[in-house]
Amino acid sequence: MKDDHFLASAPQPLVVIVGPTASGKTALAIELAEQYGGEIICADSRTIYKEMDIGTAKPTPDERARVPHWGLDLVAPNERYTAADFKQYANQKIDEIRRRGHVPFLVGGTGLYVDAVIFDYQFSSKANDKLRAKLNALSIEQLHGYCAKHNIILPENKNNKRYVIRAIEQNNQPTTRKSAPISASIIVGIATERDVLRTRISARTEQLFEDGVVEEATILGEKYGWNSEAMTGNIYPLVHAYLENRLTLAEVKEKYTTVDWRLAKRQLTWLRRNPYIQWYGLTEAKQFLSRHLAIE
RNA sequence: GCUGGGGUAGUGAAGCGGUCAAACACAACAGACUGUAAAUCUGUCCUCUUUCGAGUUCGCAGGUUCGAAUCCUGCCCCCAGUA
Repeated sequence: MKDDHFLASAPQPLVVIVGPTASGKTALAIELAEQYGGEIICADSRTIYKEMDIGTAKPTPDERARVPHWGLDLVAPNERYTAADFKQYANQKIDEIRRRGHVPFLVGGTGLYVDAVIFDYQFSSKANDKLRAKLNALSIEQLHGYCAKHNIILPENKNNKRYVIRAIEQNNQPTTRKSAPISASIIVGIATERDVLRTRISARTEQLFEDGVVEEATILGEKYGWNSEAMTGNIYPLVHAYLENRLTLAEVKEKYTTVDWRLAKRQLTWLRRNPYIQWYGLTEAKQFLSRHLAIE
C-alpha cells in the first residue's frame, strides 16, 4: 500500500496518532514510545502553554519521565503561537529525534497542527497586528466592502470575521499543501464509540476538579487576565464564572462536559475528511502499530 | 379553602385574535476552517418530503369567531400570598 519499505535507507517512520480529546491516544503513544524507543511530539494547541497543566490535561510528570515529550510549555499564555510556528518546531524535532535513532511520534488532537506537518502546509504572510487591530474595528459588512474594493477573494466562511481579516492580511497570496502525507508517515486515528467517549469525557471533567483546576485557573486569571486568548478556551472561562458566582460547581462541570464533547465532535469532523487516517480502536491500534514498529 | 400568577417545540423563554410551525437562547445533529484552531464561523433542528409543499401542534375538553397559542366556560396540574 505504501512504498516506504522499499526505500534504500528508510528513515525512522513518523508515527502519527490522532483522535478526539479523551480518546486515549496519549496513553497509547506513551506505551508504544516506551517500548519502541520513541519520543512524543504533542500536536496540541493548548498544551503548548506554560502553567496551563491541569486544565489542558497535559501529560503528567510521571508520564513525561517515561518518554521524552516535546511541544509542551513552549510559550506563556499571553504569547501568540500559531500553526506555522508549530509546523516548524515539529519538523525540527522530528529531525532531531531521528538523528538520535529514535522514532518520532506526532500525537494530538489539533487537526490543523497535525495537517500542517503531514501535508507540509506552506503558510503565507505572518500576522500583522496593526492591520488586524484596524480591521477588527470594522463590521463584517464593512470588511466585505473592503474586500470588494481591493479585489480580495472572500474565504468560504465569509461571515467569519477572523477569516475575512486573515484573507485581507494575506492579500490573495497563495497557500499550498501536499496532496498526500509526507513520506514515511503512518497515520492512525483512535476510533471510539460515542457513548464510551462521552463517558470518558465526563469522567475526565471530575478528574480535572480533583486535580485542582479551580486553583490553577485562579492563579492564571490573576496573572494573565481572563481575556487572553489562551484563557478563552476550554475550562477556564467556566471556572471564572464559578469564581464570580455566576455558576455553581455542578453547573460548571456539566457545561464543561458538553463543551468538551463539542470539541471532540469538531475534531472528528476535521479528521473525517483525511482519507489517509487508518482508524482503529485503542487495542487494535496498539497491535497494528506494534507490528509496524517491530519490523523497523 | 381563598387570592394572585402560570402551564408554549428536548430545555429555558417570547408571543397574547389573522403576517405563528411559533422570536430568542441553550442543548442536539451536520459542516467549514493554512500564521489566535480546546479558537472562529455556517446549516438543520414538530412530522412526512431531495425540492415545491402537505399534515399535525401551544396542559385537557368544549365554546365564541370568517379566523384562536392568543377571547370565554369547565376540568387537571404548578408556583406565590393567605385561612
